[in-house]
Amino acid sequence: MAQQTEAVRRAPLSRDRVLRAAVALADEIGIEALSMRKLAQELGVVPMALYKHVANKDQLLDGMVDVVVGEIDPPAPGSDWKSAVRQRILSARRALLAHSWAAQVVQSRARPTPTVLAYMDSVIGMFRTGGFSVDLTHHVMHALGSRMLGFTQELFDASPSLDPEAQAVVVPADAGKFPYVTELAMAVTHDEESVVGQGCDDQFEFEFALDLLLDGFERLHQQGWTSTNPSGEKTA
Amino acid sequence: MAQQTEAVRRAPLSRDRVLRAAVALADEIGIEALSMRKLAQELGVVPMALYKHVANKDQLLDGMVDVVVGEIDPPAPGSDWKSAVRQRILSARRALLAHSWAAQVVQSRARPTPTVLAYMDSVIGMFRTGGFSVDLTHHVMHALGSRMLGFTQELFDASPSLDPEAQAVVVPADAGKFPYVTELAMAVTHDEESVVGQGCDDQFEFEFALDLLLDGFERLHQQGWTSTNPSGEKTA
DNA sequence: ACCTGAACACCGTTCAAGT
DNA sequence: ACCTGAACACCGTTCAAGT
Repeated sequence: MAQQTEAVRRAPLSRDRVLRAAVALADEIGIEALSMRKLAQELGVVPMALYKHVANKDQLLDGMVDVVVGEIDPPAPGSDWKSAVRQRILSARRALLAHSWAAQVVQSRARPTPTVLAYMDSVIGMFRTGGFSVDLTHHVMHALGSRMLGFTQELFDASPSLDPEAQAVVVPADAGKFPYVTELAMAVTHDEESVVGQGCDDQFEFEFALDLLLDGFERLHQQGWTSTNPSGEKTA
Repeated sequence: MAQQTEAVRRAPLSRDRVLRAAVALADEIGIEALSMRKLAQELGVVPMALYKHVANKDQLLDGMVDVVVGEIDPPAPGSDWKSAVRQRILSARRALLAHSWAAQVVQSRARPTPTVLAYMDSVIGMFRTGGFSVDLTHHVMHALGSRMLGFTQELFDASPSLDPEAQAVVVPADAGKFPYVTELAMAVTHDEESVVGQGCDDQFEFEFALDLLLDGFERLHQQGWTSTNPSGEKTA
């Protein structure tokens, strides 16, 4: 009887409720601290109860990615391919950035879920509708890589660095060993002229690279690039 | 006495020997299976013996990255910035690809080790020596991201797929749900004309994107791009 | 048939006891 | 002072026993 009351007090478990709780918990305690056991505790159930809704932890992580990808805005209709792709990718970026663990988890997945596949399909469709050949679209998708979902692996986190400890990474006692790194780090930190007040503006960096790529794609498209005839010269 | 004989039989432990054994073991059994305990067993020592040479597992992984980065060829002297950077990055790619776990581990590191910093310093130096401003070099480095070390996060592994199971990912029963993904996958698999015999040629894709970026960098450099004056127009 | 407590086979790392 | 066995505090998941 007591158990039944408990069960009624809490909404019954469902895959959706498990996934949303996992997302919220990861937002709160970080992805490396998220465990099946802690998630179960958070939901007030025994660990094994989760396994009726997700087959294992990998499937839980897949589901969490789906929740985040579901937060990406739908495509804006009636714009040219370039701004449509740009808008969609920046929306994906907003969704991914809202969950600090999301990029890392996306990268760890072996295979795309149907939800991720649907997103990719819509991006591919924008290029095809914009007149890109299947060939060029293929290579363009590879060149975008994870940038398609709004993030790229920076080699390390040189950025927000309100944390003074981060500065120490680039400027240790032996700064002289890395003159170019030091020069660059100094400029980024002190140059008031530049876009970067102090530290880097990640959003600026992202858009800089994205636009560089989109401009490159446009150029290749206009000159009739194909993988067997990269220069686009007429052969007939 | 017996223990001493054992100790003499095996070369004495050193940080270097620990790291090389870890690299070899990860090559063999995969990074997710690599544990301190297994590494110790492989070296014929008790797990705690490792902790005199590496502070913890994170530091072990840092050291393993250093071993791989140490396998990158030194820069070729006397070439223009573009081919120097291109050659160096493709060499980094060869080193990283020789260890299937390397890209993933590099991505997982919070901060660059001095070895990685030295590599980055040399790449930054190539742009600066080639006449790039500190400002442009900064953004260019961000645009390269992990590509600087020869890898990018593909959104998933659509490629080698000698494994027929991989095909099933893109062409499940409900292929019709993802028309553009399906079209692209079909073209990649069947088109004998294209560079891709069957599946993708990762090396081609990497160089495609790298050259697209390098061409873009060159264009921005030539037109005098700055972050406050992207068009490069003369203002004085 | 459903649910779940205990157990299994691992982890990385601490710590105190041994030499 | 050095080395190391045992222990701690976790994991994800299996499985058999309970209802």
